[in-house]
Amino acid sequence: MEDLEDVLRARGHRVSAARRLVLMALFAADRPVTAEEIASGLQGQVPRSDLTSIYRNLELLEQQGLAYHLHLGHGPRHYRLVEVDEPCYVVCERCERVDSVPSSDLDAIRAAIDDRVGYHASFRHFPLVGVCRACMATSSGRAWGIREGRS
Amino acid sequence: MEDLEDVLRARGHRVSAARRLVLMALFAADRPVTAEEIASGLQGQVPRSDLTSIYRNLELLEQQGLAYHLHLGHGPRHYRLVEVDEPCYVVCERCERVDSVPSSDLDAIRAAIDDRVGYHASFRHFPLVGVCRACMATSSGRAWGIREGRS
DNA sequence: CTGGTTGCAAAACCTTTGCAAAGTC
DNA sequence: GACTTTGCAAAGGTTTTGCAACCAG
Repeated sequence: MEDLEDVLRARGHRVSAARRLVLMALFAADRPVTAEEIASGLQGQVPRSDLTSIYRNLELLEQQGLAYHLHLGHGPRHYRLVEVDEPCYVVCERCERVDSVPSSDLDAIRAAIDDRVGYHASFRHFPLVGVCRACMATSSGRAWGIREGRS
Repeated sequence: MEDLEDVLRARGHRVSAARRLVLMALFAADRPVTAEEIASGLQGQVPRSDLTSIYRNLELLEQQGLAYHLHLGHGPRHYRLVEVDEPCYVVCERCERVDSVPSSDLDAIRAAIDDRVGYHASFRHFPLVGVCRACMATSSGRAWGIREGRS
């Protein structure tokens, strides 16, 4: 956290209270969080704050490669700090469950995609979507979910 | 096209001019299109029409399993008719290029995901995102793109 | 002090909803 | 004729922009 503040300062950005708060929130969260969740204080984990500033600071953190956002279905973006071993998120399109797997678990899959499709795939911006084991066993037919708000 | 109209009628829906127009547009398009593109007539391929009706009709077609939408990055949804051999879309995160591959090309990949992650993956709602061969060769470092409008 | 940042208000963008008028079966 | 569907207007939810006041370095 101090480290990230130093990175920002070293690159000519200032570390204001609002900016520090966004960093705190991202550190405190154990999962990707929305700007709105940060603004409302992550259930008391950090002070409430202004949504606009949060968006602006998240944008800065993304530009600086310190954070990124992804889309877990429709609804607002979810943000996370960038880390060395980034997990890959997996969403069940039936029950909406969100799992995460170590990115390295997907190396073989990325290699296969490289091979078959000619793209070096990343599952960072859009997660892997599918039907989880539980839903596979339970539900019968029917397809598409991805409810929740806007996209 | 007539077939789809019959399906709708058989299920108790009416086939109005506006509804037919959405079907025409989806047939005319050789790629996933946005509601806005349909509304503005797909460059003269179909008559211009009202955006609200288009959204309502696209929703109906999705409910009826005749069409679906997907997200090619940020910006508005893209809609397509459902077909037997649905292609899978692949987006380059560097140059924004959109390719499509036969869904069957991904069978091995889906099997690997089933195996490693325990999900039966689908690349329908969110396309596969990665770096294409051309960009792999050209650009050096740098990550994330997915520009264009809202999500 | 200087200029990056904030917070509020307002706009922008995509999608949905309300409702009277029009159209389908 | 009964009941869907339309088209317009307006609202909704998320993200961005304008701008004066504020604050970090």
